[in-house]
Amino acid sequence: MNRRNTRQREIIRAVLAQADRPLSPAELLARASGQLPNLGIATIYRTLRLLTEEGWLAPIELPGEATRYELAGKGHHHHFRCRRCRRIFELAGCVLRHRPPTPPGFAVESHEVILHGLCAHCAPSATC
Amino acid sequence: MNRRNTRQREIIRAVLAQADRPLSPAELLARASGQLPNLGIATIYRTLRLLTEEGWLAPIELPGEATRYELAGKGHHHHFRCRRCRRIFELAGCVLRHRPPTPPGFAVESHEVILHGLCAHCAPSATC
DNA sequence: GGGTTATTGATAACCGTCTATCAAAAACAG
DNA sequence: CTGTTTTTGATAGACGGTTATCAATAACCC
Repeated sequence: MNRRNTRQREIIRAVLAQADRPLSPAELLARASGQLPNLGIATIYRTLRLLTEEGWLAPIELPGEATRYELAGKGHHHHFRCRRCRRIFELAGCVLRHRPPTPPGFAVESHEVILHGLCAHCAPSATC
Repeated sequence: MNRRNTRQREIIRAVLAQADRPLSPAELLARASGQLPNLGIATIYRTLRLLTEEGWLAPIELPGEATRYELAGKGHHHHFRCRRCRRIFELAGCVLRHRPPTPPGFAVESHEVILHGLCAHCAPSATC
């Protein structure tokens, strides 16, 4: 069960490494297809799972949407979702004021913050 | 197209009004079935949609889980999800420090905070 | 180069959530 | 009470994301 370095995996890793924002499997396929036309969506999912298990990728789970993936080890931060183009953007840092108050007996292990709104492309001021 | 007051709707409203935490359609069905044994899941979904459109209910969308519903008009607050029993709990107030910094051009309209961990029932200290 | 074996691509199948369908039941108005 | 119209329950189906299947392909090692 030795791991092999295939062209597919190299390209997928490269696309993710250069991505400007967390990508969904479909977005990743679209970008990688440019360099390897008949790359299959199954390979995308398989490779994403592999890279996540290796600890190289971090999944971002979202309500009602495909999981996005970004490079792991970026430090604690949160995300912005555009309600128009549905793209996810990375934000700098954490905005939590303090350890949030929970009822007695509750053990908080992590938290997740998602901002909603319009991104720079989709905001009314921008040229759409 | 006059709206009718049915036993089903009365019971569903009553269960939601008395709920200790946001409920999924399945949880709601389980509770309401006690008072009306062959209530159907379709009626649950239909009534949830109705009550949400009326503004009486607020949906809570979650990654990879069924939407939960709670009474609307409770004021700004957030939620806790237990990673063991998957139940959702309501938290008091908001823990955001300040308007979060976003890249120029981004328009934030709302935000969402979800804490993860173990609830009082599932935490190791509690009698499970 | 050649054999072995991991990997791929295409696609069917899966899964959980939710919606459509439709005959039967029930609420309402008069 | 009775006719009309909404609502219900059961279930099939839609839907989007993801995984399984399997023959064909391609890494890797000697």
